[in-house]
Amino acid sequence: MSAPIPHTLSDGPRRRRKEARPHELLDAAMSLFVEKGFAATRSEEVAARAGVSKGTLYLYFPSKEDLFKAVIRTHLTAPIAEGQARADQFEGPSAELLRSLILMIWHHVGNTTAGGICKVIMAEARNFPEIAQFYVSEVIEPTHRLLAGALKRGIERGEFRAIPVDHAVPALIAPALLLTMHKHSVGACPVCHELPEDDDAAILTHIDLVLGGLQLPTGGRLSTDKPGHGTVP
Amino acid sequence: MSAPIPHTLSDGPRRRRKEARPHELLDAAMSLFVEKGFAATRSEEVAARAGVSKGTLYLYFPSKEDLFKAVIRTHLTAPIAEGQARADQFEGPSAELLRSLILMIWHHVGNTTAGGICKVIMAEARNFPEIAQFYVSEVIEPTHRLLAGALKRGIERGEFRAIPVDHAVPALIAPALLLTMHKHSVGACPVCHELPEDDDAAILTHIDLVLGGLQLPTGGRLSTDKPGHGTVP
Amino acid sequence: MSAPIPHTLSDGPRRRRKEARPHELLDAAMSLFVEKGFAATRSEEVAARAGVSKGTLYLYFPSKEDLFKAVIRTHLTAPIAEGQARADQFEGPSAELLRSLILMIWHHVGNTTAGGICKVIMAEARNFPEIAQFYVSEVIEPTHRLLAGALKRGIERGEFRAIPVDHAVPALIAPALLLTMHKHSVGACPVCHELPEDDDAAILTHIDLVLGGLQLPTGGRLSTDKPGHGTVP
Amino acid sequence: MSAPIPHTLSDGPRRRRKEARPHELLDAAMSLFVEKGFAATRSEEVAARAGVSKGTLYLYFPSKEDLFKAVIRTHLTAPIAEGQARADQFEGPSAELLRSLILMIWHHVGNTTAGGICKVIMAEARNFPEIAQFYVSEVIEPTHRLLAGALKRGIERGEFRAIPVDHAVPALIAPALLLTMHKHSVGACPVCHELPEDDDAAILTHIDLVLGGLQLPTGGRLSTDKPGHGTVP
DNA sequence: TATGAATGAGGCTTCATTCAT
DNA sequence: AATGAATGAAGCCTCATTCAT
Repeated sequence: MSAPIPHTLSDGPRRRRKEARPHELLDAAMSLFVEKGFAATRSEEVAARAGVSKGTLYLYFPSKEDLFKAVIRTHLTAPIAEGQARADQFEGPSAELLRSLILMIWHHVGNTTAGGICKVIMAEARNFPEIAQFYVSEVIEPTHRLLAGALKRGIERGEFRAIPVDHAVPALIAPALLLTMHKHSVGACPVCHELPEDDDAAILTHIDLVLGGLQLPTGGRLSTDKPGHGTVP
Repeated sequence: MSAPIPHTLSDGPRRRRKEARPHELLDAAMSLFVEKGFAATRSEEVAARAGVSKGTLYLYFPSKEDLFKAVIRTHLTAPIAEGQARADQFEGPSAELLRSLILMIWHHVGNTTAGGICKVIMAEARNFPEIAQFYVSEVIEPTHRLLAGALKRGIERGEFRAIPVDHAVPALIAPALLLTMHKHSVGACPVCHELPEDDDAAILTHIDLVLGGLQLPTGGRLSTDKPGHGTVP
Repeated sequence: MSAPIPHTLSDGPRRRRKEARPHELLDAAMSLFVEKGFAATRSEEVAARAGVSKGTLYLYFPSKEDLFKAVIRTHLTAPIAEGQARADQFEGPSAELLRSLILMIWHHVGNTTAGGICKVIMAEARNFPEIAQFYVSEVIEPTHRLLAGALKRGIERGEFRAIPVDHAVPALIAPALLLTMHKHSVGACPVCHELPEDDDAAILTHIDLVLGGLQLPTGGRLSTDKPGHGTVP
Repeated sequence: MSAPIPHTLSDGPRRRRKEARPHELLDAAMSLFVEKGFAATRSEEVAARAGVSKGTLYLYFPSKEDLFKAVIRTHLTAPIAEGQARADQFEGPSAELLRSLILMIWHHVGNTTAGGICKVIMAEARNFPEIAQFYVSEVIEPTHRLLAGALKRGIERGEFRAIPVDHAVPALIAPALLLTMHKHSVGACPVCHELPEDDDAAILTHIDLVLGGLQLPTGGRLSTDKPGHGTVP
């Protein structure tokens, strides 16, 4: 392993190290922000957890706020953009599209450390308007567009009832959001001994519920026949 | 009259002021904590909003943490205790009891500034273990006892299905909790232009939903006022 | 003595109370200053220990410094003045006079709570020049005059050797001073388990020592470098 | 050699500075504590006298109390330990050992700024129990062991009378202690114009006095027949 | 590029003193 | 004369950020 520094003038591992720096810092920052909140996380801690010194952190990010923005971009904006790309070229039924989008959000964000960022935003949005602004335009609005697009698609294609799209979108993600935040606050607090829940099952149930609610009223069904778990992919 | 009233009872405005102070401070503290979070609220701000000086705050509360605990006790513990009292002497059907309890919590806490305290706790529990501990024993546990009691009552009287009580309680308050927190974070953020929702309607819907889920499976109904969901298996 | 306050409009106990106030405050102040030092003693504590309110303290003493000065005057200046008076009309041998003066100082000051004031002065003289100034002129100088006078008397009457008076005086009180301060600092510290000493015996020993050193060199020697203190009486 | 010396050894002036800092701070702290007392010294003053900013102080010492402990360790514990080492390998007569120990304490502590620490401790022991505890175990007890050891040695070798060691030790240092404290309080107070004493001579006299008191009562006298010292309890 | 020593504004808390009652 | 609520200046300590090496 770790071949001795390659010859010529490539500095192999060192270079790999160098290129990995920002990522290591972003990971350290994210986990700390989620654990302790944005304001309560000391920048030195971030550096320490990334294995570098305080000064190095400022070599890559001009300020703590910028670091946070970078965390948001890396861990939230990217997955959403990918979801958008996938949606743009999706060809199956809209219900299938929506289900896969929500599941993707849940698995790539909600059920991840990155999901804790939502908690942080919720807690400190009012104290850091610039970050909030950034979050709204980088996360909330794209997500809204993504889901609203899928909804519209279904309505236009006659697959969904003609519900008011903007009202429906929040309902689509609310359950995952609540679950996510809960996992990173009271759920992570050692003194709170609450019963562990089966998060994935709960999410699937919710998905089936809302998807059912979107069905055309033909046949008088609203939800799935069994409640869900059964036929969930 | 004759005997000069000892300078104890009614010193005029001065005394009236003195008695009002703690309340004014608690109100100022609550609104600021909800707006900015606990750590981010400076004690001097609390004093200023209450119309007194920094030092006066410490005349009534020995520390910022104690101030927060007092806020919790005043605005959360009290309503819950009252709910418990009401529950203890309630005589009607358990579904009615549960509905009234949840509505009381919603109207006296969730839909109030006090509800924002939940957000604060969620955001900072991990940074202030003592407060978290206090919150758990003063708010979470009593609330759990209150709702679990109503559930058990229903089950023992044959009104509800024999569900696992401890698992069901969280589901009973989750919707109100989410809505509450949302109102005090992103929902209160000026830069976030989300569509306003009809909170009360949403809560009522949720209540009916969970109450329906508690019904005995006789007849296959799920007790919705409207019909509709009726045929959900 | 002290004819009972004339009748007529005297209101008995209440008046006695009023007149006792300053004394109660001075006692409370002295004990607290000795226990905790001047700067570290809160004026409210003094009032509380005297059984009155903070405001009342300022009715009698315009500031904490003035309170301290009053303590000094009451508990140190007075005994010294009385000693001076006694010295002025003393008629026996000077050694007897000196012994009685030192013993008086020891019993009325050194071995008393008031003795702790020396510790306080020593500790805080540099921080409160005005108090130090006051102490020097009210305590140190009168004491010096008192003892120097007795020394001079002995020398003039041919009872003592013609030693440099100003140098000898400090030696006369040093032992008592050290013992006094010790009792109120490390000796009063719960964590310091030193063996209890017999203070009075030590003082008597010291007195005899120095008095011996003052004797005329008839026969015996006088505390020269080498030999001895031999014939100290 | 080849490998570029890691930036650890000698970073030029910067590093030299870094290594000197703690010492500069300890010196500044000691002189200020002695001048004004522990509580009355502001940490910012210490930093300023050391030529650094407030924050820098806390880079080296976690709190003012810890700073004080470090001062004690540096300036008092060390000399005493050295004295102990010297005593352990001393081979001459015990009187000589004792004299040299006391002189060492006097010259390295008593007659030094460090001696003022005793005054500070005496003044504030009751307000800072943790520091007092530390001082007792780091200074008082080692000193006691040091001198008691020398005394025992003399007794066991038949050089000294069999006096109660633990009682005699305080007497050995008392004179130096008093002188030391005096120099740093009233003696340092500009308003107190007391005659300057020849401290060194006084100490030598005291040493001879107590050493004399320890001699076996054979033939010549050093101490008094009557009062005290002879039969020091 | 990387380091970590240095800074200084800022937040919590204390307490001597004032003053309306 | 007595009270005690109110004030605000200070002091300890933290931490984001800078910069010489």
